[in-house]
Amino acid sequence: MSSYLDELNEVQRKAVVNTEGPVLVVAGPGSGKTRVLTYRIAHIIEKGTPPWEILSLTFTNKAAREMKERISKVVGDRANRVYAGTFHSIFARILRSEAEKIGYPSNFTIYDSDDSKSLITTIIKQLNLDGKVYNANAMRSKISSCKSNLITPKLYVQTPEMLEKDRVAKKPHFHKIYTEYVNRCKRAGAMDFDDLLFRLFELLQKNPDNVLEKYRKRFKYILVDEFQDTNFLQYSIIKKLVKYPGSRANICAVGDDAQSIYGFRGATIQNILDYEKDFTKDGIQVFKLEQNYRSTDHIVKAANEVISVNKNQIKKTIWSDKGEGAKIQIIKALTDSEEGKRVADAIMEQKMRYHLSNQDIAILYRTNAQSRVFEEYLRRYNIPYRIYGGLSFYQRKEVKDLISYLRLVVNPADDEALKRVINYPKRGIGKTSIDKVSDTANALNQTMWQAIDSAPISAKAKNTLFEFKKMLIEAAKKAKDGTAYEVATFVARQSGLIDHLKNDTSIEGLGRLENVNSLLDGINEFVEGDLLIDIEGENEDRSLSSYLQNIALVTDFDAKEHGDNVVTLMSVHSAKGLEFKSVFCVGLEENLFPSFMSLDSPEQVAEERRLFYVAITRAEQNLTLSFATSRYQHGSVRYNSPSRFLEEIGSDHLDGSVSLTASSRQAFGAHNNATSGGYRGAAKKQNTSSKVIGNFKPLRKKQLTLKVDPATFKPSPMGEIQSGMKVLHMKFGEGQVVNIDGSATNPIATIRFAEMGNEDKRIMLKFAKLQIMS
DNA sequence: GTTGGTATCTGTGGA
DNA sequence: AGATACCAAC
Repeated sequence: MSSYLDELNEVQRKAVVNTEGPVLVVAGPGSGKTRVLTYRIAHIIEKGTPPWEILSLTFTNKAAREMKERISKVVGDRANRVYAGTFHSIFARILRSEAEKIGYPSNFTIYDSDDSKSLITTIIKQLNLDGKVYNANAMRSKISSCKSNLITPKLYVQTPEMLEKDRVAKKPHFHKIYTEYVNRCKRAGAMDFDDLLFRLFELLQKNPDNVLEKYRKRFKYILVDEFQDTNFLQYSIIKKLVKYPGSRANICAVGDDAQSIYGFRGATIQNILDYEKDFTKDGIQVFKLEQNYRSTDHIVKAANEVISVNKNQIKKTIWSDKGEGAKIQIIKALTDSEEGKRVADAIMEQKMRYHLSNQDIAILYRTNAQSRVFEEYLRRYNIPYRIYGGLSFYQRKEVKDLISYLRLVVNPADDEALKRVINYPKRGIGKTSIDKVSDTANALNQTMWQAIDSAPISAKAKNTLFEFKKMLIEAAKKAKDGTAYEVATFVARQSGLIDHLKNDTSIEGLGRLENVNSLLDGINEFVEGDLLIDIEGENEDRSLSSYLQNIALVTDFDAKEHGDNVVTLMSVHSAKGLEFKSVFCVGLEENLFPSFMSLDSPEQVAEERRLFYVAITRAEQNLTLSFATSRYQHGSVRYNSPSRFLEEIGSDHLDGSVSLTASSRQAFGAHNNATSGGYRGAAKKQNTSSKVIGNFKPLRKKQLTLKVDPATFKPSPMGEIQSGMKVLHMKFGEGQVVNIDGSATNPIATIRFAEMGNEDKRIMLKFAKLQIMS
């Protein structure tokens, strides 16, 4: 057999060579999952299946691209003909050729979440509902969840239980919003991200022209990566394609229930459980990849301890033979800013001590907003870095503005695009006129573009809007014969967008102009056809419409240039699937990680825990966890206690020497006196040495001096602490253990400290350093 | 009717 | 901090 099979361990090899019939691969972190997937595809090709009969679904373009690269190393160029891509991009492509069968134009618009939210806000207003009761974001995620569970507006209205639930929740009009939202999307020829899945399901369900048969025949082998992140709708589509009488059910799902982190998007690990059941009769084979080739032992064991707190898991034992490795470091800081500094310090130190390059290091956080402080100190230390996530290129205002013009050229029914540019650059069309156009559109069930003609607006406004339409119609004509690039430059100039940006000579203004020019360059590249976002390898369609559908599904992250030696800063979510020699997981505080949004539901906390599990399993050799006792959130100082997740790691995996705070407190005292003015203002003049770090007076009350000299203090192992013993604590001094309870992995001692006025304190033994005296 | 300023509210993650 | 809401002035 071919040599690539020799690169696999026994289970991996089984998962690769058993290509027929349904397979579930449960793959722990660092267990060679991508290798199995790619070799499996290569193996299927080697055995004689044409690559285009293989459908491989992933969640990110990056994963798809990486997979193709790795397949091509085994089977060469044939790899490019594999139908591999993200759920959204592949489904969008299918829909593009089949849209008319379900009453959509093939050049349908893809609404991003901003478009969806803006449309929902509009609907809430027009239905005269209270925006506080009917929060647009909450409504959006509720709609998303309905679609992900195949609940149409019609079905919703016909289900008394759901309506009753809404009545109880004091949101009885939700169904109206949902119904209207779906109608308006349809009217605008637009699909939101969920529609790309939902409408495909609808297509397969309604099965016009036997389209279902066509795709069942076409995809002889289906592989799904990150199966734990699929939702009910995605699984329903997969089943439609795979499960039918006479099917060979050649499906391979790869996933890890412990790494399911997209519940907020409707993902459910129930799919894995259902999958096992649904394909039992087809002879499903389950393979568990349990050896972790990525991380050293302390990291793997700590991760196992953390995830074991969650119930209901697929049983597996992740292990590593990479050696014990370094213990996990903990950094405690008093403020978010100090956290930034100390992480940067630690990066400097690690680079020296372990000879790490910048690219070996990542800082992972729960929310993108946390990146700022790290950025600040890395810059100060001259450590090059790159931030991923946050605002992507295509989400920048000036870029979206031009894209909106282009969307209108392709699809004049696109109301969200129209609203965005109807008065930008300013052409004297105010709120009143826009409202009138919008009202007219609703009254006549037309698009706003159509309603401009009959709306009761002033002659002046009407003239302006006719000019506006005329310009876009001309652009649309150009689109018929010319290239996308020609249309885009025409629109950029004729709309006045370029002139408007040129008038702004500020630094930011220049940047905006530059961004618009890069967008134009990007369109040109798309037309010329070399650099292609294209995953499926058969994209010959270089129309403007095709371009717009492509970029709607692309993120900056996908555009990452390789090989730059920089420190990576990203959210934990986007770090999934990646690995770094040294990982800093920061902001480990209650309300932040776990997120405050998760705290009222144990299920959501469990998801946060899985997210933490993902974070720590990114590390190969060094893992550092940090938290701050106070931080600026939403404009004011917040005090958060350390994350519960820290307590879930056994102290034997933690490096004790850094977990105490004496040095940081003292170092910090110097800044303490300079509390005046706001943090934000101070942050701007970041080069001044006397940086003002907010107001944290309440902390001072708790400030304690050390009772013990750190040099002579020798903490005893956690297991030796027994009830009744006299112990010494660094800050609280001498005390007597009254009682020990809690769990085996997290014992909690009640200790009475004489020097603290005989106060009983509950001490987590895995964290506290206690020296036994007698 | 439109524009520009200030006050108020809101808040994760991402295809 | 950012977006949106509201109000005063052209």
